[in-house]
Amino acid sequence: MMNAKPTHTFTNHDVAEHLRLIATLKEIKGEGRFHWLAFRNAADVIDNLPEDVNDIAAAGTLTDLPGVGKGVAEVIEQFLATGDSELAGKLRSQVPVTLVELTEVPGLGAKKVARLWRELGITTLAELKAAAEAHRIRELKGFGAKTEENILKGVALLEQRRHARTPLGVARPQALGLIQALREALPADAITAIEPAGSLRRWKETVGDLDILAITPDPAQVMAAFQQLPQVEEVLLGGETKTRVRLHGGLECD
DNA sequence: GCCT
DNA sequence: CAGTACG
DNA sequence: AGGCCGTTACTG
Repeated sequence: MMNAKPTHTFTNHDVAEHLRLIATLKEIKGEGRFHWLAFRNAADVIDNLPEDVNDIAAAGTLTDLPGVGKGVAEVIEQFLATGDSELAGKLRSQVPVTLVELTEVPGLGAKKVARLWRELGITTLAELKAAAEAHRIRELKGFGAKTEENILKGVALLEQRRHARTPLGVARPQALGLIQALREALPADAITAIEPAGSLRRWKETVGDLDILAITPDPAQVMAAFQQLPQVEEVLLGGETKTRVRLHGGLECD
């Protein structure tokens, strides 16, 4: 029996996030509501699904799900197989992905983000902040001093969320979970030793990020496995001997 | 886009 | 009042 | 083919 378990294992949440990415990109691009609404609806469905979407896909019964038709099903299948989709790729070539995080600023939706991009060339959080500070935002029709102020507040909020320290009580379990997940994802002899490091190891009351130290004969293998853990939201830096990622929830981990 |  | 964000 | 959440709240 061929028991090869897939090297990428994507969770329902991963799929949902990909669908949301597509929806947001489409929305920013300016496509009609229904075009992107469908993807956002499908994302919610997948996110709340009790069953594993991998199983459903394997059974070829994706389109039985409410809100999932031919188009969405195709995207899901591609994503589960490759971690990406043609549609998302095409969208990324037309709209800067960095615009998505601008959408997370309270008070900014796709419409406004699209205008900031097209009319002021703003694509990143840093550019947004700079433009607001320079009072360039209020020049746009429909934007005012108030909006500008709110944007500054919002950006500060996001930056703080990113730099916020995390209580040991939540950080440590996460780190232990990562370690266990890593062990389970690799053969027993792949990791000689692995343990929390940094402030985590020193039992500080709060930690700025997670540090995990591993001794291994094959660093590349461990780095690869680490990046593919379901807890990982985004790989910030993927080196041969060190990897930095951002976990779901914003916590970063080396 | 999905659904009726 | 119209447009936009949000629950 | 045709519809596709709807109210509340804020900004300009």
